[in-house]
Amino acid sequence: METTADLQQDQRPRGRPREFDIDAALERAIDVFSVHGYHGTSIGDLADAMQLTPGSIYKAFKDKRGILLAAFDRYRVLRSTKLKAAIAPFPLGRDKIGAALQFYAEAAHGEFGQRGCLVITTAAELAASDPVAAERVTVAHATNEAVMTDCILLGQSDGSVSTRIDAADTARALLCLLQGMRIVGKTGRNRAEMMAVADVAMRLLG
Amino acid sequence: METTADLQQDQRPRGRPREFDIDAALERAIDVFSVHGYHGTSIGDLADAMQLTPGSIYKAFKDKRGILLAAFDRYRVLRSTKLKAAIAPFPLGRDKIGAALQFYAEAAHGEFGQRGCLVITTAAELAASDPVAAERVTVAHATNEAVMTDCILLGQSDGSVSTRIDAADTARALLCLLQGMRIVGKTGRNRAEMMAVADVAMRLLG
DNA sequence: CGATATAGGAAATGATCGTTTCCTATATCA
DNA sequence: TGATATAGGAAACGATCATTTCCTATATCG
Repeated sequence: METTADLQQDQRPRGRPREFDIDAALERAIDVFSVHGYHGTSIGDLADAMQLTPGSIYKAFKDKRGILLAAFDRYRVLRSTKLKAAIAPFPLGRDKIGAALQFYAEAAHGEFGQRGCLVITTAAELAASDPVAAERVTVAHATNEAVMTDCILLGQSDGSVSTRIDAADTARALLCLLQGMRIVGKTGRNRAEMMAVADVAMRLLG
Repeated sequence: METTADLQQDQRPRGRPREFDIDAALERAIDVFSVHGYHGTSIGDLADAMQLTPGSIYKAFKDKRGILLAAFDRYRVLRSTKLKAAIAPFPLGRDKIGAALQFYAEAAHGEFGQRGCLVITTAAELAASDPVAAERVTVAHATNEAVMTDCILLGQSDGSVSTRIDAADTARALLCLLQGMRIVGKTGRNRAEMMAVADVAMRLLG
């Protein structure tokens, strides 16, 4: 007779199983990379934060760059999921954009704002010299821009956004504004100031 | 009788005079720091770019951080001067803001855009861990924000900008958008796309 | 001129870096 | 059970880092 444990073992890989949760470890890596940047973070720093030895890290990742890229991908999944959840409750395109702006305003102040955004850190430190990292940043920006474009087009079809504005150009401007909020939010802005920016930005919708 | 050379020697410091132009050297340092970031740039990299030996660098600057801070200050002088020159020819507040947006659009694409902005690099890499660097970034942002505020207030008094908008909030939103353009411009946008962003951003003026 | 002060630069220094080695532990497969 | 495969982790590795030392060169001051 098969037990539940037997069934779960079906797809188990060959050797000794990994003892730590790789996503949890990556989320610790995100914190360190966000605060100190890529070159400013040592393997020792990562080992401390991920609660692993350097040896174990090198079993799970090819090299330091591999950790950054994996942390980047994990960061993107987490943030995209939360952004989508933030705009989902609103049926109107205009309200979805308002929710996205407020979502970024919440991330761009205080302690979380000071920690910063891993996409921006990667863009600033690596995009000019690492084509793979640059491509990751490009895709991240394109994805966010597409979310904005979809909201604008939805708004134009549901009547909440002016049809006189260009969806692509406006989405690109919103992307710039959102990224800029994260940069400015690195150095001491308060919630009200960032919420006011989100409010003002709604004028981009025409 | 005194010669011109004698008169120029009046304020000469005591020892052997420095053989290189410190501002020219800092402008080379700006290039390297902008591309590779602070931690990604070694003293050797700086020595190569500045055409100096590490020993000479340490005669002129306290440490690597001192070079970054001096390069940052030089960068700010250069960019502020050019920004002011770009908006000066236009008498109307609205047109000054348009010129500032186009000035950033020019800096946020192609080769120069990929090199990036030293203020953003400093904010991303150092602001969370170095209070002095963070203060420099804060001042840089506050200065740019003040330029925008002045243009908006001028526009409201000369009739080119709506008096229904809040000058402080709108200036902060413009600052975010300008900074965001530099971030997005790190990864392959073209001139037309960034100019379209500048154009769309004018809608923030009401 | 001689004393003093600073710059130029080659070489050395100690620390820290990313990465590998090597051995043990724990799993699957036949 | 024994062969195989992968994880955990301490220790070691060579490379590179930021910085200093030390000596020479070039200036001013008295």
